[in-house]
Amino acid sequence: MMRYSRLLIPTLRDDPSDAETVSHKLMLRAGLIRKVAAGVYSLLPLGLRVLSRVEKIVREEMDHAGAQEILLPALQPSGLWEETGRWQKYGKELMRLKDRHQRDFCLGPTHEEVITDLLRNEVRSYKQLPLNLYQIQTKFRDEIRPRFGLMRGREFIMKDAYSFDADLSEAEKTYELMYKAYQNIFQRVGLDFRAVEADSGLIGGSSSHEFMVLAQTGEDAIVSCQQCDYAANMEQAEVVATETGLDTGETIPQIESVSTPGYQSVEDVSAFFKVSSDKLLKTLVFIADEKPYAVLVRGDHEINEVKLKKYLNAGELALADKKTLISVTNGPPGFSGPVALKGMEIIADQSVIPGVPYVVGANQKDTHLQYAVAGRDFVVDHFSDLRNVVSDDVCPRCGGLISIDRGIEVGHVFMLGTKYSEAMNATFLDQQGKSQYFVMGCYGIGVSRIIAAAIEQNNDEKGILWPRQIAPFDVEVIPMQEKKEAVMQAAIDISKSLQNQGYNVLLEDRKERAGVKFNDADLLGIPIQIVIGERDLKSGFVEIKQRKSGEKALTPLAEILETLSKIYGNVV
RNA sequence: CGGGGUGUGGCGCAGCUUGGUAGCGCGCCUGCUUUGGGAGCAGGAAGUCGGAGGUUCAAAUCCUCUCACCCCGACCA
Repeated sequence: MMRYSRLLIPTLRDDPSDAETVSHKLMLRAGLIRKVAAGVYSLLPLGLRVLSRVEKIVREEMDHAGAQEILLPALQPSGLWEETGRWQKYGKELMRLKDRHQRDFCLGPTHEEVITDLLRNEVRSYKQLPLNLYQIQTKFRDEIRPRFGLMRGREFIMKDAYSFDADLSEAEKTYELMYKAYQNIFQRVGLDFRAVEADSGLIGGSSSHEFMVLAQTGEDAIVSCQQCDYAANMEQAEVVATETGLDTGETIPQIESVSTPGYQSVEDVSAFFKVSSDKLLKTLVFIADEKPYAVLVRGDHEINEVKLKKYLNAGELALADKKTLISVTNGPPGFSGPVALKGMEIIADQSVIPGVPYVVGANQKDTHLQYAVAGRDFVVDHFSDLRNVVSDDVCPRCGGLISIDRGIEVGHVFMLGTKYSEAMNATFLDQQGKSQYFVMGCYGIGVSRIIAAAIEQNNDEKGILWPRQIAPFDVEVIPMQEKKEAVMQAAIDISKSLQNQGYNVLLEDRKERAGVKFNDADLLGIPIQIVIGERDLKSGFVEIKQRKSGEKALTPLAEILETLSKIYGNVV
């Protein structure tokens, strides 16, 4: 039993001015966290209690799945990172520092190097495999833009696991095991989530999944089918080609140059020509490994850079800057077009249909071309799926309709294969005595992010509505007149007996007025409030209130435990 | 990194245009009254006005530089 009066729970009446999202505001207001610097927070007692409960669930499920806990260092020498080339590749996001001897170190954003180094030194034989090691630890990433409190911090707590198997089929089994463990974890935490296919990298197939918590404020778009269980993230989601040339029999007029002074954006141009935006083509110039490419998409579509990068098999890909664009197209930005465009390949998204007339830029200031037809007026070297899915697209699995939601990534399971074991020469001897690379997988959970995601999904005007499995306390006992001995004594007795039954109890013993206690209790969001007032106590009753539903029940003292165990099951 | 914005007692904000030496609400402390949904009255503590420099008799206010934080974008295990 914890006494409220002794705990540091600095609640705030007003919304802090620098918080934007609900979860961020409520975490500050309910006294869970305080900011130290951008993307860096202190966890206060209530915040830490929630974190611990999330961690406990994670540990139980990881252990159950056969993983074992370790703790790797946050401080890592540059040497290991140089072996995998990531000392260079990781860029500015890596928090780097030097020790007193001017040796390079970093604060770990992830731990593939350290764990692979450990295993390469300690594991020699297939008999020692499989191994799945995990830790719950602070990670450091110098995010370009930290935001939304614990949602995207520069320092945060992550559970990361690394599996080592003797071959691919064993590794796939481990992957499946982790996938299931993750489902259990997020279910137990009480989150509404979906597992989606993610960018699968080297191995292909179903070797990477993200676990997304559905929330309006999510930073990622997730694509799912309204009919079947297909779900993928935006980068990954395939577009099925359905567009066909409209064969109306009408003859298409000759291409024509039109003066469009100042009309640059898709909206402006489509308004000018009085056509819908799907009759426009955007021409974007990308530089892929220093080579320019012109990429065409319809005005109502967006380029998917991940797809483009894959298609071009490019190491580096970026939109051409203004200068480059001008020198390559001989025209000003905003008026690029494919007609008579020389010196680069022209690639189009598959929804661009040959034989259909489009409005395109003329590579000339304030000029567009009307009735430009692929195959007649300009050449397209290749067609491919290069755009983002939109909400009326068709499911690649079942043909149903696609819908798009927003989500918060709370977990990611990933088949690594031998990428790191090869780079770091981490091998074991198989049954034939032959040297083999470990087949690895890695599995992350944003433990501190889960707290933010849970609040994002569970709140109302008055405050937080904790899922009961991760609530900082199970029950808050609120004596209305703490000065009256009978009331206070009853509150203490009830708290103790609940505590003895295994409930975590917060006793609201502050010398505050009823209204203050009620409002703070609603803010904190502990699932059950037991209100003890002089009036009802005299006749032997207390009030049990469920925070989420607001349901209140007058309960005889003797039946508190029973009532509690009865309702606790459906409080969530 | 580009664009926009904000820094004034613990929190939320006004004051800045038109310089005259800091104010409001909440919170905090003391006392009395009150006491089942953010009490009332009285008294009180608390601010180098983000920092540095400059202009001026005088700077929260004007000028220059700088730092921090927030939002949008680009970027991204």
